[in-house]
Amino acid sequence: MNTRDLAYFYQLIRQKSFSKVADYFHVTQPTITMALKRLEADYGTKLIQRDRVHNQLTVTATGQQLLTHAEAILNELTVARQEITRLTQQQTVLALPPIIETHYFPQIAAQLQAHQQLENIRTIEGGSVTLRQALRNGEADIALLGSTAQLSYQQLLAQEFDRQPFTIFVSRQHPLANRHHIAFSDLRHEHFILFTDDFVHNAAFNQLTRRNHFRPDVVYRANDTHVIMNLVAANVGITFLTSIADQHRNDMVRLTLTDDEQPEFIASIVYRTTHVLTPAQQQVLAVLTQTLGR
Amino acid sequence: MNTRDLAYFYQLIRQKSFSKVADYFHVTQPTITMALKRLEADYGTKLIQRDRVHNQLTVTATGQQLLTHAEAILNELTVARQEITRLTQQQTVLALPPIIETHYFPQIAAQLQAHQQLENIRTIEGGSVTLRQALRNGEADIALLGSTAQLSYQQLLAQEFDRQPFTIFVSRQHPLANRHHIAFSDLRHEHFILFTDDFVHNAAFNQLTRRNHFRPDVVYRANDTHVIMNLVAANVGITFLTSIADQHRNDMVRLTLTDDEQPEFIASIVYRTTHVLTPAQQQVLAVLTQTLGR
DNA sequence: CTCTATTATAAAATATATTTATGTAACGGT
DNA sequence: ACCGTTACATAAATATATTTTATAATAGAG
Repeated sequence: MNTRDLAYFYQLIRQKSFSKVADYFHVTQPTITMALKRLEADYGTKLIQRDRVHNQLTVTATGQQLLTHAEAILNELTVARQEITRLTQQQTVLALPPIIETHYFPQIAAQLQAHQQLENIRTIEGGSVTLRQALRNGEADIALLGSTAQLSYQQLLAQEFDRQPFTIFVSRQHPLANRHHIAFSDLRHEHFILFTDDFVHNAAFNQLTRRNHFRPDVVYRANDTHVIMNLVAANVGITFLTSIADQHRNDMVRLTLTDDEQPEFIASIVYRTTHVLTPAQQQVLAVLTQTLGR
Repeated sequence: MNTRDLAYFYQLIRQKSFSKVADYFHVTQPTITMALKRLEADYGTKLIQRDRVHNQLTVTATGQQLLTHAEAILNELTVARQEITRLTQQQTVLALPPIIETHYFPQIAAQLQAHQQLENIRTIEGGSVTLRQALRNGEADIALLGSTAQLSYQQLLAQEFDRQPFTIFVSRQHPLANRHHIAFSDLRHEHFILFTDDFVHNAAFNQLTRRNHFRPDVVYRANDTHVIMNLVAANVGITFLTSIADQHRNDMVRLTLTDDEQPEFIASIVYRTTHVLTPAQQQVLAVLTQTLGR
């Protein structure tokens, strides 16, 4: 069976129009009709109900079933292609959230350079959710991800290398600036500057607000640590970050949380179970585990 | 891309011979050569190293990488075909280990009959490992599986419905027959009749022998509860089963284990996350959860 | 009732895969 | 060293599959 037919089928269900799918793939319309006919004949079942009365395409039960497998297959194909391209180009794509990049990457980079591996590394940045997706669909080979619970996903292998508490940063002008410790519940009436939704910080933060029964006043969300830090320094609000985000600035103060059961920032090395690591990638992984490892 | 090429490629790596693979698929040998050439051209890399000096085929790094995806894709295809066939035939294949079948199936069957669903059910039997595999490769739609830990597998959704302790069965003639309770360590010198390796009982049993530091004397292994029970009744040895295996025979006695941390037999309803359930299968699942559910 | 948008069908054209026939390389036996 | 055998590669011919072109069918909008 030709996987092109599955691609046509997948798009047909997404776009619900034979002619649009034909345009999408730069083929003529009967091609799509024929592809669907082939699939239907092959599986001996109607996959799509052509309802010309209401000008709508509905997916039958068997069509629905085939769709889930078509998606899986098409994903495998794109991942395979990307992996092989990178293998032949001797490239490793490392996915890092900005906080991890700022804190851990300098050490990693030094070690990688010592092993002549730095030139084969390309990094991509983003929140944990985006990066996990990038890892899964083959855009990245190895990821360093933050999480609040031990990572365990289908198809992904995670290896924890660090754990950090979350802390509060306030401006030196802030009333709390002379405290060293604080309970999260005492922050009930503060303004918060936080990361955008994609980051694990929010999972941890939401956990704490839920546990302390308050709705936080989030005044701004950014996806860059420096932006957040600058806003905090300007006393626009306070923020909630890991202690590794500490930039040792003298216009800011870090407060330790005194809460009993605190969420932790767990940093892990993650890669696909199906991914066959090249010697170079194995070396990168070894450098990562040695540099970061416990 | 044609998935046939992936099938050729997969078999080529398994059989390490172009001509054997050609025979296997009832095609001529150049077909396999060409298929591999297509894949290599498509991915722009050598996938298999033809070493005619040592008459061996070795898989390159990129070949290895493609292989993992080829396997996944071929599996998706067979699962899709089986699922769709069963969907069109309105059939549901239920996988059950014999212990679960004997104990729970009568109730389930009665309920299924009441919902006119029994005629659409086909059951397959086997040990938990075999059945989990059958579920994963699409031979079964829904499984009732025993396990010692909460089931959690890639692609499979498990829903626990019962927990039972493991117990010891001895013949009425056996010296221990008048006891009601016993510590596992006191069984150090007994002869055991057990299930074959495929069953969860062995995982639990091994856990207990390891914890009590002894190598059990296993005199016979069978994969049928009745065979085991008859051997126990004949005092050939004692056995280790769940209490639900109790056949209320008067030539046998059940002993409860007094150990502190005992493994438990956890019975779960399991199905593929990718599987789209038909109304009929949903009904079967509903009957199962209602009949068995907690 | 006609025009337009959308899908289906049939035949022709094109692309792709397989077979047949043959070549090449390496090995083992004599 | 020569010959037969095994195993894979190559090229041309053939078979099969897919796509296009041209056109029909169907239904909705105006």
